[in-house]
Amino acid sequence: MKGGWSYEQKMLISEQLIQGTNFAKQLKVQLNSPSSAETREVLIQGILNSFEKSLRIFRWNGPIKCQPQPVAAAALGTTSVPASPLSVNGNPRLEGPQDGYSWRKYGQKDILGAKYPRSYYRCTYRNTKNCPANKQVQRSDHDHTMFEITYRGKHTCIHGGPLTAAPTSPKKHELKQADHGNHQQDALTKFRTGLRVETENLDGGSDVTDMPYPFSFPSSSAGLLHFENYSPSGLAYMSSHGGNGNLSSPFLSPSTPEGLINSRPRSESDLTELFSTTNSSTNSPIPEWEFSLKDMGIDPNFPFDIAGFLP
DNA sequence: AGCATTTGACCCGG
DNA sequence: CCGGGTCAAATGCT
Repeated sequence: MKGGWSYEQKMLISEQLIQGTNFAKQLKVQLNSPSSAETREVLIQGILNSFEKSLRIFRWNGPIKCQPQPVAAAALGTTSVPASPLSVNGNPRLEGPQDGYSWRKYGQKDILGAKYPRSYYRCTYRNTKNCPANKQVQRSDHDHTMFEITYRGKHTCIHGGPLTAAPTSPKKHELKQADHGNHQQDALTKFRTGLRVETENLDGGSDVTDMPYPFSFPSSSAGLLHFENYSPSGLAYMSSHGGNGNLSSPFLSPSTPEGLINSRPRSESDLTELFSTTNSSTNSPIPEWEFSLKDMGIDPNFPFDIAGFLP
């Protein structure tokens, strides 16, 4: 991960952001005049577009170095991998979103009735640290720009790195039984970019607070997540992360609301997450633009409260 | 050389 | 037997 941003990229992004602010300013003015709702609409669209473009640049060309920060860093600990071979500009490897962990693919299968194959991943540190975390990634049939991800098992490779983690994960089979908790509400509302979360974790054999996902979903990405074996509180954790600012999501997925709506008939024991393809590479965390902004050297006084993003 | 991905074989539950 | 999940040899990448 080199320096990261080229001069042009910085220019592009700042240009977009500036444009976005201008639109916002105009909108502000417009709001005081009873005039055109249409104009306002246009302005809003302009703002959204600017942000989206910026984010796109962030994501595809960014330094994607990981965890520059806070929570994410703490939670991720060692796992973080520098990640991402993001070598591809504009041509991301559609592997699904990054969650900050390092995964190793161990299989792929065509699933009956599914349009796309399902990929199986396990924590890279499975052997070295006995980390039982697993995840399955499958592209959505309906919207191939989205990914459905199911997490199973909890990472023990991170915090403290108890090499031999606790007896954490009970056999994964147990995971299959869901005991309908309904924390949904919780989880749901908190997800910033309108991620749709369905949860019903089971057993929770886990101790909470471990949801290490920084979950910062960028604008256009929406997703469906499944968690098996994660406790609800975990979710709370993430929400708090993104939650407080509320402005945490100036970019409420303007373009792809599907993810939010999408509730699946799926099994009942997990949380599902659907992402758009905008992300790339297989293992690199998502803090996405949280740090990108910094790297960019963009004016931190930007109109929107960046602080919200950088805890 | 060392680690990651690919991919067909294998295992197991329904 | 079928389908989903995992294994492991082959292959690729660095």
